[in-house]
Amino acid sequence: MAAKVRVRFAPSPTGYLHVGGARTALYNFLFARHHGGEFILRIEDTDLERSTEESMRMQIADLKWLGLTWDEGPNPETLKDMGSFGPYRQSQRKHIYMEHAERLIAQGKAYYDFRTDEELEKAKEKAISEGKNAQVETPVAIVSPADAKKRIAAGESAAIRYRVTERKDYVLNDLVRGEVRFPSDMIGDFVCIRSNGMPVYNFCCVVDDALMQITHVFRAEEHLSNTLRQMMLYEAFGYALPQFGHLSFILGEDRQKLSKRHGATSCNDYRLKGYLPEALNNFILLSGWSSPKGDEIMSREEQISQFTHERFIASPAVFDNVKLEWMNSMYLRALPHDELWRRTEPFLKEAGIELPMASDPEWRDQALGVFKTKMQTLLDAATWFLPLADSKFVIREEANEVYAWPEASKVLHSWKSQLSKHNGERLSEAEFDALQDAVKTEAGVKGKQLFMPIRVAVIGQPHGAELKILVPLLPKSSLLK
RNA sequence: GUCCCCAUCGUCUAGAGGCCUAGGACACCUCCCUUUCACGGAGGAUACAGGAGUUCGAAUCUCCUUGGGGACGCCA
Repeated sequence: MAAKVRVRFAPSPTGYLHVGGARTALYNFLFARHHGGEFILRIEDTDLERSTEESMRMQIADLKWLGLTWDEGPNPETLKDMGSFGPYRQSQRKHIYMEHAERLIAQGKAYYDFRTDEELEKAKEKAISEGKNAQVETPVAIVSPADAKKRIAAGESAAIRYRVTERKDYVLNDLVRGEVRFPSDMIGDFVCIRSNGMPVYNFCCVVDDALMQITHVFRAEEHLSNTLRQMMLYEAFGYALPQFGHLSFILGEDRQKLSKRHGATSCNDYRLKGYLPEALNNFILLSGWSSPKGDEIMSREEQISQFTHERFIASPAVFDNVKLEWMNSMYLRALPHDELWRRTEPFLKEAGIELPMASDPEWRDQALGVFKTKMQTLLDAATWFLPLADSKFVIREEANEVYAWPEASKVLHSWKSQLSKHNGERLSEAEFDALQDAVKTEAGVKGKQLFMPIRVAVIGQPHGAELKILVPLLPKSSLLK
């Protein structure tokens, strides 16, 4: 029987979760759930300069928002480790990496490197000028481990570098790309442990994946060439290689890697713009993977049951905000009204829109019934609910044209007088119909000339939902401005 | 520069040699519904990067070219 599937998502905490990272997390999560395996969250915070505790919290919050849950790693609430393969933060695993590095040194597979950046840079330039690859060569005389320790004790610092000696092709059977062949002379000696004692990505990634018994590694394509170094390390340690799958990139419209220049790129950006996590989830699922059944809108259950690595797409995907908007509107509409209201409310509040009548569930139900097909994002709710907020009423620019119609003043005059005859706080749909008929007769105006001025009087703009639906949603006092 | 990856409508994609006069989705256009805006319904336009091969037959296999991306960090 095959070993239980164990996959991980290993972000470096340097800001909000990027949509590309979110997709990697989603794929790993779905793969684990599909196979009844485990999904592990590991924090790759070995870059002391850029990693922050705050970023880690942000990333965890974003993963939670997306509804991705992990079985091992920092507890989403307490941040304390869950699972028995911890610690799950690389900054807390230094001793493990050091022990591994020393193992390599003892075997002569790695060495202490006292060379300075300047020296290495010089050597690199020389290599290039000689038409050779710009890679770090093994020094002519390697400092013996014993001497190195003395020098370090005396205050010098050294990196630990892996010594590439094998001259052969490494063959990777990538789950996304098929067979990929790396000639070992592609790379020079590479750093495992920095001179400050922190390990580098390629090193801790191997140690952790092996020790955490990771079976499958799905990660972005940028790591494809890194895999050669990692394969060398797996070999050196005698650890079994996991299965790798290198995912294509998500690009911006200009076909460049998605970055800040492209506007929204983090999950948090999309949350703030009023996108539902379900929609963002579903959308990123489909850029880089396709359903074997050709489905587009998929529930989490369907995603899990259909998710296999055969459906990964090797070519990069351009992020299409327009399609995301469509998907978001589909999810918006599918939400039960009380849930939709719960999610809409904060956005209305943020926009300063107060709706006294919203305390009435029936009112909310009616209003959402009208507006939900017009909203693309929760943020849009503000535009639609705005005319219903008494204090925010404004006559829009485009409405002036309607008011300038010769019939408009007749209609409005009649509307006002008919309205004053009506008793009660609100008009029902039937009452409005009757009232509109009366205006029609009194003013002698019909069609567009009739209802557009009324609409402007009611919501401040010539276009919008049907009046007979809109009017019952408003108190009589605000039907005429 | 060296090495690696990628290449089907504007975009996401289906397609694993004949089922392809290339299918779906978003967007776009037209019409229908509608006293506006939307929703909904019915249609439409639009793609195999180029060139050589292999084959009776190629979007699918091979090679080359071109284009895009990545790695070559004591970033991840």
